Amino acid sequence: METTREKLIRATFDEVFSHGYQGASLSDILAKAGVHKGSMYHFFANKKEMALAAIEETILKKNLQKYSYVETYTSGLLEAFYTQLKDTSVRDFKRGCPIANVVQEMSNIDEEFNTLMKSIYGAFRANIKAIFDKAIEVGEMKPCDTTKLALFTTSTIEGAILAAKASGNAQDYSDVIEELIEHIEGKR
Amino acid sequence: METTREKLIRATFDEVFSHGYQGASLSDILAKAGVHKGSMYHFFANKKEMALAAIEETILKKNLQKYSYVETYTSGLLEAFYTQLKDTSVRDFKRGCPIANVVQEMSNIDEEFNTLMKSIYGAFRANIKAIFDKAIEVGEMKPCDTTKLALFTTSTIEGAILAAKASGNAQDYSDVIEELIEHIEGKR
DNA sequence: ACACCACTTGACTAATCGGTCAATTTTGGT
DNA sequence: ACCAAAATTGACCGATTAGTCAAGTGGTGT
Repeated sequence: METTREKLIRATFDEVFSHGYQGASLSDILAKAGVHKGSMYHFFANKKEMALAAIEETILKKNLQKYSYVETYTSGLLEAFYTQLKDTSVRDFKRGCPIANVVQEMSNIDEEFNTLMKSIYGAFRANIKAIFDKAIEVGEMKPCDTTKLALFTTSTIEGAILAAKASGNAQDYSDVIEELIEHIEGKR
Repeated sequence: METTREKLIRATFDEVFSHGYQGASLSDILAKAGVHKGSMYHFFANKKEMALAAIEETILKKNLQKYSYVETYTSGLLEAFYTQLKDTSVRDFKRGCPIANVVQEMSNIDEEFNTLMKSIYGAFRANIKAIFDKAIEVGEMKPCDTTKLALFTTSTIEGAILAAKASGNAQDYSDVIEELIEHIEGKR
């Protein structure tokens, strides 16, 4: 059974993902979670702390399962990565990328959000870098500046999601990813 | 002299760029513009219409001067484009990209914003495509799918700005742009 | 001089915002 | 069974939000 705190985390993440942090209404979150206001303030100091917790915990949990395959794979690592990239079923092009959304909304507004998003986005880059490092290690790729390549890759992915959100056309995402993969393939 | 309407447009764009549309306070905008509330409602039906006007007019004006060089250039077009891309002095990495910010905040929330941003982002892509088309025309580049290349380029640029905003490090932008230019150079 | 109209002023409203808190119920340990 | 702590309830608060409007100002054309 889902605890009250879990209900709040889930509802908060969803509302923030949909309407942004500033646009997320506390009463809407509470209604969605089916939790009363006073009860919420028992678990969290305020709206901001609840949102920070929701973002951190949700994304942390998601990333844990998302990049776990890197450890076990010994061959075909890049192909597995490409397959993952091309999989549009995990994407929500209407709402975009939860990380990018919060970065753009809050990084320049609030120091705590800035710190959190810096850490999350940094972890994203580190995860991608780990894939390239491993690919080089197992001989799937020529040695190169994987930090830079990971930065380029994450940037292009985020840009691709944004493009699809702007146009309302998921194909735009796929087109960018296709070209990105070509670029990475050039490093083999 | 700046008209009242111009003052409002300028203040609104700046506030929306800084705090997002939802986070932009009408009273703050009015204070910054030095205009009274009733006066504002003489020119605009409501906050939303003012914001839409501010975004459209400001970005339209900016883009007009930004890509005017494409018409006149006959050689070294790609180099000129690269120089423009590398120029970080026109960027505001704290606040990010005004287009991307609004797309991410509003595209999935409001239909009018969605329509406007679709048009603005589309124009951005068209501008970049025009550069590649011209480059091919004057023989600086091999023929290729310029629609796709423009989509890739704009996506990567937006992603690069986001990366720099997330990390607080302008160098991240430059690194991505460097790799992007390498990629385009591969098409020569 | 008068009238007209664009524009400005600033007080006002209703609704919503995030947040507080005392009273109450539920739960777990002994 | 009893107690204390944890959790829940819901009314209430001040501040802020976007938006309204009647009254007034100032310039322009006749």
